[in-house]
Amino acid sequence: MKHITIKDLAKTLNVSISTVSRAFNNKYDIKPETRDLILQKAEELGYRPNPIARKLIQQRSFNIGVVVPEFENSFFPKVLMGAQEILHDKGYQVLMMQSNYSWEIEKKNVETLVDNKVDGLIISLTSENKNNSYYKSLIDQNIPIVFFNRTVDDIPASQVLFDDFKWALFATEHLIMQGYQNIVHLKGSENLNLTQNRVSGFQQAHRKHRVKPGKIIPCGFRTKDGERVAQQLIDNNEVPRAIFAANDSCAIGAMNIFKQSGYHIPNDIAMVGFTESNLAKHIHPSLTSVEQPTKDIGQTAANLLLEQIANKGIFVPQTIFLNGRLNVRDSSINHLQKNV
Amino acid sequence: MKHITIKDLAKTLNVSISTVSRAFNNKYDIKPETRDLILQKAEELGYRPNPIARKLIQQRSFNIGVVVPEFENSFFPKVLMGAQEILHDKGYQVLMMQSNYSWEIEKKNVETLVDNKVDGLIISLTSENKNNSYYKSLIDQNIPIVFFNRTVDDIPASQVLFDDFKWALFATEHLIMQGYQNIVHLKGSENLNLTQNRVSGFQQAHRKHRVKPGKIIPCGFRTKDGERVAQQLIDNNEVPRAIFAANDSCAIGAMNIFKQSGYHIPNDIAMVGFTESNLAKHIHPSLTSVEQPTKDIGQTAANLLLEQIANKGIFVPQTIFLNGRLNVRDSSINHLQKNV
DNA sequence: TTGTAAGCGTTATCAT
DNA sequence: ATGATAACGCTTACAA
Repeated sequence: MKHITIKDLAKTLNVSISTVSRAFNNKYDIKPETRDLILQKAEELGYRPNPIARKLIQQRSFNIGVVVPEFENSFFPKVLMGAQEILHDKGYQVLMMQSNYSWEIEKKNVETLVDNKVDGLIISLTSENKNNSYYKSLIDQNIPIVFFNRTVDDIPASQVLFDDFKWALFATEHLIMQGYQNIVHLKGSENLNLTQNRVSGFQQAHRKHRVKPGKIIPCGFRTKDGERVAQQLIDNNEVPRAIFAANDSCAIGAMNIFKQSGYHIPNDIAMVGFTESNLAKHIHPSLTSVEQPTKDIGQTAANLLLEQIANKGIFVPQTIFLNGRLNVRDSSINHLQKNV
Repeated sequence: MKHITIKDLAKTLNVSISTVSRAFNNKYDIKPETRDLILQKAEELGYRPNPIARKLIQQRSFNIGVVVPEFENSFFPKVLMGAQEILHDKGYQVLMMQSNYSWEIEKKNVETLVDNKVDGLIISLTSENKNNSYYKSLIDQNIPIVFFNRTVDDIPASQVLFDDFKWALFATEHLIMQGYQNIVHLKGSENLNLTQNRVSGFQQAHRKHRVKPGKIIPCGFRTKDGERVAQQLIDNNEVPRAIFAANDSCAIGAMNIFKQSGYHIPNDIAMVGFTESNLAKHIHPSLTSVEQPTKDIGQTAANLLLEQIANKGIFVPQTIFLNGRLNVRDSSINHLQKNV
């Protein structure tokens, strides 16, 4: 006998399959003794209810699907740890997929998860704007979804966000207060709200302190993007005295090139990153960066999702902003103590 | 109508459900025109075959399950990228779960995946030895499994391995050749083959070169493990001239403490890590480390698994060892050029 | 408290 | 080339 089913177990015990079913779903009336007997025998024979059959009839799975762009930077893994903690507690399993920054893969992943009848989805998009309608249709189908960090506009879904505008403003302000002027911003990937928000924060900081900002240079989120742009700046003889980068990877890439070319950080160029990477505190010089509450993001998203699952049908989309922290380190300290 | 099914589609088109089914599984006889008609109407109505029902009857899913201890260090994510690349190519979706270094969670994860009828599993264990019998039973049930890096002994499963013994030997040898003696080894987590293999490589290097090894100190794989042990060494006044650590995190933790306490790396203490982390080349001083062929590991595991799935039944377990590289960096260069 | 039987959405066997 | 129909393993009215 390859796989023992509810029928086999029922036959062995001379009870009906409904009785066995009841034993495994203790919400129904069943005599405690028979239930214990059944569960015991089940254990003995190694019977486990087939969740596929269960899903087919119940249309739910106690699985939660998570889709993120990648796992390589520690940001997403840390968020997932937070989410998993909450979800495991409530008896959910977490199925994770990475979209590898491809919208096509992202869509396939989500479809797989939906087809598998996950009870809900936690998603951080690869890019925004072009996929609104797809996610809207999912929401119309009443599939609980929570987005975090990289989200879609104009969509009635719960979101866990980080105030990129505010923290970009703080980060930039920090440089301004150190006496830097003509600060250059290395801008993140296009089509992401968070990119625009960080740019806006950068600009607002300058308006607030009435200083003139330096260039805003399209860069990207990867180390090699930072390297490329730094090399450009050197080649064009436009090396600034201070840089606010869209994220740590990009900042570190730029730092590497500058250091190789004989520039001293922070004395020649001050640097500030974003989204506190593992490297920030270990690199030399250590990198000032904005730290996001990764674990909290995951936990909040999970709780929002659970709430939504519980209130199936009636549900008010919430947007929650979480707080961060600016970790000031060596890379942005103006030792000269004067305006530069 | 909430969900459109094969029945609805059949009714709309005035054909039988078997015909519709055939249209979606083109291995059966069906007139091309009717198939096109059906597929077109399906597209129009947004019909997609329910994979749950499909799984229930076919007992397969075109999903592959992957279980790893964590995603926080870049090692596992990189392996997964390799695996995913191959599997996507062949039309498989990849469901990933992290066991968080807990054997209980690992088991739950694997059960979830198996219950969901994944066609195969790729696994890196949290710890070994105590779970052989569980995995043996899975293999007895003819579920294709490939283990990588962290595996079980005495089990008829395919494995993709890294020769920890050999590379630990090379790494240690490198220190010995630099003139270091009394090299201390910070040992990884207990119960893992790879921990013992790295220890053995460390010892063999010393035997080979007829030098006396220093202490082998139980440490662990996390940064804080390295910090703790380094502090101990300082407190006990036992700071060695060279350290070979079980992995980079541990090495970096130790380095941090040593640096804080005024020791210079490598002049006072030379350090070598293992499993090339993202930080290795960026930290100061840059850390000598053994690099594993992460992507290749993932690809090889995926291919092994696909082969196994194809040859359902007849299957010879293979163990494949992949090659690595020693990245020599500043942390292990003996600038003094004499024995120490 | 327990049993009977319909049904979840497919595939696959057997007719036609 | 197509249609009927019995599975797949379970849950859940409804009946007993």
